[in-house]
Amino acid sequence: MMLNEISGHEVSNHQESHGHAYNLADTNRPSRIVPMHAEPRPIEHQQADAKPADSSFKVACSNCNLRELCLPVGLSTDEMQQLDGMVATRKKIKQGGHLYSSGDAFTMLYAIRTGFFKTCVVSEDGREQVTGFQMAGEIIGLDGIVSDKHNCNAIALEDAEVCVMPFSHVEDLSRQIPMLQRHVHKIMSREIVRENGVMMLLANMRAEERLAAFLLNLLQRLHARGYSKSELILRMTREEIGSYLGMKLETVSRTFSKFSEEGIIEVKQKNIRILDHDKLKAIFNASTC
Amino acid sequence: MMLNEISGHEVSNHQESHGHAYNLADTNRPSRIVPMHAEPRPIEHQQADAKPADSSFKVACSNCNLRELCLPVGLSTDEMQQLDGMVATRKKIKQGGHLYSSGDAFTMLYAIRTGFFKTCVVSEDGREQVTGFQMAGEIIGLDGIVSDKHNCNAIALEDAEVCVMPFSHVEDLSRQIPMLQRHVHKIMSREIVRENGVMMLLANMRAEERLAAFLLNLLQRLHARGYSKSELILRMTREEIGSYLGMKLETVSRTFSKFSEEGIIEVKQKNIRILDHDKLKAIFNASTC
DNA sequence: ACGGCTACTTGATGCATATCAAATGGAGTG
DNA sequence: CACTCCATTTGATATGCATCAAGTAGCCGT
Repeated sequence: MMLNEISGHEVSNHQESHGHAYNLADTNRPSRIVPMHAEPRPIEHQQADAKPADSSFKVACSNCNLRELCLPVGLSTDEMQQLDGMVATRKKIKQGGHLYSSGDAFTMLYAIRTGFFKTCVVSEDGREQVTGFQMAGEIIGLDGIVSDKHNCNAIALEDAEVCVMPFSHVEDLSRQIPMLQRHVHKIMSREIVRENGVMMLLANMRAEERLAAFLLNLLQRLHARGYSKSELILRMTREEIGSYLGMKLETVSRTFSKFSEEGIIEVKQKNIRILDHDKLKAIFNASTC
Repeated sequence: MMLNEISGHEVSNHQESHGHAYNLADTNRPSRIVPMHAEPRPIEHQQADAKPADSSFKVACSNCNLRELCLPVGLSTDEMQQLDGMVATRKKIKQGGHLYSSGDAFTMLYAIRTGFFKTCVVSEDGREQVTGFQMAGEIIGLDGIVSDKHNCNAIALEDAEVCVMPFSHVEDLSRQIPMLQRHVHKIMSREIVRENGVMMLLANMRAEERLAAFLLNLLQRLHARGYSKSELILRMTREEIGSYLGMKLETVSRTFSKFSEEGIIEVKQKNIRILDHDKLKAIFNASTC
């Protein structure tokens, strides 16, 4: 079975997700892997250098090193030029800051340049349900389109920077550039499919399977961004993981400990090292065999 | 809190969903209630007469009595005319038949004219996760856009008829008619928001709350289509309900029995009569207070 | 370096729901 | 009409995770 390409495929070999079920893919998986970092880099630098290494800090998609993660490929230079009008500005968000909140008027989509976000819906009594974690190259804000108001909170889990894209620009350009139109549709469809996978996870899997699925998904997405397949830093708390996976923080902690005892992973606070990738996959696959 | 408009609002009074959390709304809630049946009709006729009562069986959106459920409002007659080109044909599906299956090439979206569908993802071993139930006026097939292959099965739970819309037509017309473009975006965003609500339900609610939420959601959607607020026919089995809600069929059955004993509903097989709508809401709201 | 805070870990216990099992009852069919 | 099949109901038992409760450890700012 599939956790997007997690089980057995390299994400870089596939244009789009395929197969069925359990698609926990990132909100906006790249159409093609970004080659910016050929070699996995030390985990400590996980989000260190998303700024263009070359020179210009111009707000322009055409020379953004994340463009292959968040934009359609195969545009003409002319179209690329047009696209630069899509991003109105950039915005920095401090750790813990809200990019937007539930109820806010919706006018913008955001492309994450650096940093890590969570999105969550909150009930009146303040309990929150984390609906996703988003990283560089992914687009957030889609929840607001339906009602012109945001339906959830988007909160930075570390200092972050986003490209601010007025949705009206996106729509205007989409009408002019069919490839962009298709891309926008795919991003939204991908999010629908991802949530289908989360539903499967929440409805059918046990705690160990959920956590394995979660780790494998993060690893895959980080790997697509040039990071190691064998280590990662969790940007979120145990409680946030638990919220996303439908379990209590104590259960998350216990499950980490269990994996650790079994020699599958090594847990040092938020630093996770994968010692036995195959075993992790096996636990995940257990849910379907 | 909100189950879309379920708790305290009439769907007909609101253009789009608002508030936050727990949005179990239908995939494509109408922008405006369809006035085709001013009075609630006997439950027995729930899907009897969706065909145009007047005369023409022409495949045309412009004279479809569901157009206010599935199309944007406020189009000029000229634009309406254009829209008629969106639907290539109609297709009848027998109960139990697949409209599409996981892995099928994606080329079409479908607007449900009559009947009732479920969508589900299936793992290799054949276990299925129901990801949604869809009724007249709702659009299905969006899952296929991201990968040009369908990611789930769409199965008719009763004899059904759909409008077949080549996605390329939809995209072409969207570029010409901004209001249609916006509508398509809203439909996809609505599905994202709905799934957020299901995630909340699966991760945080107990069995009674889930079933109450499910019933209230169905009632609301049926009411928006002219049916009674106090009775409904379940088109799906206990097992399918359980799959959607992340519980076993026995638990679904027991919970129905419990509601019945408490005088909240009356259960006669698949026929459900709501005796105490408020108490049902209270159970649902319990999850957030 | 200190105190205080939050995140995390670990243990003991309880409960909601799953699981296993059996019986009932419509619906459809020959 | 009898028979079969499948959906559903109901009961008894098992179990995975939540809950309650300490205790530990890293982190932050003074």
